Amino acid sequence: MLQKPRGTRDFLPEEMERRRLIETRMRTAARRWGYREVCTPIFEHLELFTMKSGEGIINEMYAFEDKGGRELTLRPEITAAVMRMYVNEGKVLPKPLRWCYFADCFRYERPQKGRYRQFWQFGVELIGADTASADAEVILLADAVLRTAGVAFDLHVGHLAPMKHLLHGLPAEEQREIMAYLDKHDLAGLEERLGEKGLGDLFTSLVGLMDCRTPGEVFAITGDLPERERIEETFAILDAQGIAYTADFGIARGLDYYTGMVFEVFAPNLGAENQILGGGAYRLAHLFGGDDVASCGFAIGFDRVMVSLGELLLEGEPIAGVVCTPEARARALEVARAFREAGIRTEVDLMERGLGAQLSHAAKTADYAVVLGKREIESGRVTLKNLHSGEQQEMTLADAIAEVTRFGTC
RNA sequence: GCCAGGGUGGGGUAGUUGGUUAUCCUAAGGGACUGUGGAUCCCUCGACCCGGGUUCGAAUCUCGGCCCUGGCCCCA
Repeated sequence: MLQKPRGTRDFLPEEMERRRLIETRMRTAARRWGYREVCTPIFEHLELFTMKSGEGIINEMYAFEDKGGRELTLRPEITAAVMRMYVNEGKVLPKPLRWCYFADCFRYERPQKGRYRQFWQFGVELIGADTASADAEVILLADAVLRTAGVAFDLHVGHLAPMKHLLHGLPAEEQREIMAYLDKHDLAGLEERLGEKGLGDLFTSLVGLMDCRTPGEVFAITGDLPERERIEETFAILDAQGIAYTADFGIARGLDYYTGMVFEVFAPNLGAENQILGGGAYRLAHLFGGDDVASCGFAIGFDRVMVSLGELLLEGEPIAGVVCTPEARARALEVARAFREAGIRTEVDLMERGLGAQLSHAAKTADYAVVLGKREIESGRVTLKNLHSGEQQEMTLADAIAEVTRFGTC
């Protein structure tokens, strides 16, 4: 038997409906904030991603050469593609741009819980607004999107400026090394490493920074910084809106294009891969030949959200199964058409089974049965049977449609 | 790339001196029954992840691979 490729999944209709439900909630939330959906190619030039993240990531991409000898790759993320798109065709649009996307990405990595080789991201990019309000909007939107999805989460918000200030003056290589320790929360390793270098004071400052829970505490350690006003304003907006978050100035991003505000979200009920969202302010467009526009965005690991949500109760619209005797088949199709035009999910028998067997099947797959036979043809009416209660009644077609649509349409 | 545990009908289980696999539930298809059958009864279909080795004989022993689950690494 053929297996599906490693790290990929099949989704049966029930699972698909769950995913679509959550996806739609996320899209709707973003749309209400003015974020409009964009779509980029599923494969891009390899260079797009190596320019953004370095050559090292080629090993983790589905990279290939096409028949024309082009170096391509399945997209491992969306932000770079959106920024390329911005440079190609978004530069002249009125700022700020509010874009969102829901798309599958591909990474050649070892699968584990919440990590697949084909996975879906929902994200937004706010392009061209370089203010505390912009930083705050993206965080508030992330909070709204996750809340509408119904997932339990912890939001951590930080800013890179205080840490960069403490590391200022060290060689870039050393800064990266220290940030790697912080990113892993390996304080013991960091203390040892900095102790060797005679930087014990720096270690004390960094640990103090990680413990800060308000901007005020941060600036007591770092002193005044140019970014102080922006940081304080961003946090003030979050506080005024009353969202639940933890200030976390220990969030470290080694990549150069992150410029300021950063935030991460964790789901407490996942395993080793428990980060469900990452976001922040960045500057990328200049890498792809555009202006040095300020941007801010986030990406949600959609599959991890679905894992975190666990079993979801789906409440779909009712389904009608039309069952009929042989002489009523034509009438059955007429009735089915009327039901469908009214927005009711309607299925007719294709197996040419007896009435009883049709009803038996309908009981497993539908909520209502519309029974049609000689009697109904003569009366011009239909028999509507509620397959949950077993109650049934002969009525006009219009009344039957009205009865079923009370419980929803599609 | 590394470590650990796994892989037996669609789903769940059992299966060692190596000897035709088995069982339960359920699903599916067919039949009886032909206006309630959402029932009952009968029948059918259906699996040892793949490949090499040892052996008269491998689900079982052995080697390799694939895949799954969790962890490490990485995480744009």
